Amino acid sequence: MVRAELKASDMPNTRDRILEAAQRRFSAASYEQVGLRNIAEDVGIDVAYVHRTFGSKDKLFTEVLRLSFIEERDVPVASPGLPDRLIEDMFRTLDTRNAGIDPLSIVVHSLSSATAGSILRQFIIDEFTAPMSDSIKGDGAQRAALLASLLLGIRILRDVIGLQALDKTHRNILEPLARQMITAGLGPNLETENNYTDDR
Amino acid sequence: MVRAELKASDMPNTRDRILEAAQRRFSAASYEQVGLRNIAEDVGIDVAYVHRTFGSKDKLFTEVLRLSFIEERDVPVASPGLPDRLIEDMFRTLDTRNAGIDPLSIVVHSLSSATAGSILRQFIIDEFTAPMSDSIKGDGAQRAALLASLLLGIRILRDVIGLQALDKTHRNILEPLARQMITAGLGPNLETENNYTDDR
DNA sequence: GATCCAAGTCAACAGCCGTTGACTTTTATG
DNA sequence: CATAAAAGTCAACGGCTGTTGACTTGGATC
Repeated sequence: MVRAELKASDMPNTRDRILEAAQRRFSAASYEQVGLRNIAEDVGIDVAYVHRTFGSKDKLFTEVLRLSFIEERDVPVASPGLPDRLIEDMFRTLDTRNAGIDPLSIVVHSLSSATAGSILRQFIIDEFTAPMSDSIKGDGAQRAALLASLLLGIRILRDVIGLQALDKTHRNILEPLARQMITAGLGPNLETENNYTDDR
Repeated sequence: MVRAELKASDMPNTRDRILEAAQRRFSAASYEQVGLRNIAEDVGIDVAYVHRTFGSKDKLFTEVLRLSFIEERDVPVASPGLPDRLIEDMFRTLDTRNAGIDPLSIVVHSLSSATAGSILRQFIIDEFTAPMSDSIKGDGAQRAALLASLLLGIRILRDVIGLQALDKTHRNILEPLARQMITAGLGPNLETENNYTDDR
């Protein structure tokens, strides 16, 4: 037998199970709050093996973040449909199974971590800001950054702080309001293809 | 002598010096990252005294947060001048001496902390969301929450993540864009007194 | 069956943390 | 001066953390 068929069908790779447990943990708490022992207990193995499989906690975190972004590969690009897509993303993670397990949840929970901070900065730039700002001419970097600010702030106040005014029961009120703000931030050059930049 | 005049002019209360050092530390790093020993070293005293003066790390953090908010008592209320005031606040803390030492810096650095989280939620509601939402009729809570999201997100991406697109060199580009988004979020009922709500 | 490598375990290390009891020093008061 | 309270120090506790060396297990290969 080339591969252990039974073992593989029973449950995935131990390495993958560690990654999945880590993803769940890092989506719910900060880098400092999540201990390697927590993850080990979730998988049902020893701490030492969690550590040695990835070399260090940093490496594990980076790998979790990388994989999470790949799973939801969904880079935002300026287009007429962008506001609706961003708004849909706002609530999407609450509906699916695996609720609250997504790259942005990891980001918002470990923002203030020193170790995770530098890792996160690169991911935010690569996966969100850069692609969007490239697709907007002129002050695209600033428009993209402000949009990212709004979406990040919403997620933090809702998922980390738990601000009730932002929960899904107010979805019908929030969506048009958020759409207005996003549209205002993107500017007029999205409505039609060839538009002039009026300000400045 | 009713009070120790010389000592008081030499330097403030040790308790106040602890508070000031703690304020500086908590403005620059997260609740978990700041150790009582760091604060003690800044003041030049023993760890034990820092702890005993406030009873616990929680109490110290809460007191620092409370005082910081009192110092900058500046509750936002919906009014025609609100957008400009919020935007001015966006960059104000970068200019003054004591740069980066303000309540919002403390908030953004300790957002993901478990212990600080519950304390922070109450402060955000009391000091920002509630007063603003009360002054907007109808869906005020949602508008205020979205505005808070934008401002919080900006501060996080700029001060914690260090996103270059948001630094003060782009101030002249950012201000009009942010003003557009804020105005869109506040809605038309700020421009003049009696206005109709055109969409929805 | 012997061998070998990977998978996984066990116990311990050093370092940091908030916290506490016992102590000394300073300051104010009678 | 005596006294007592306040200000501050010292060393240590227990608990948690990531990390590491030495060990055992299990399955595949020759």
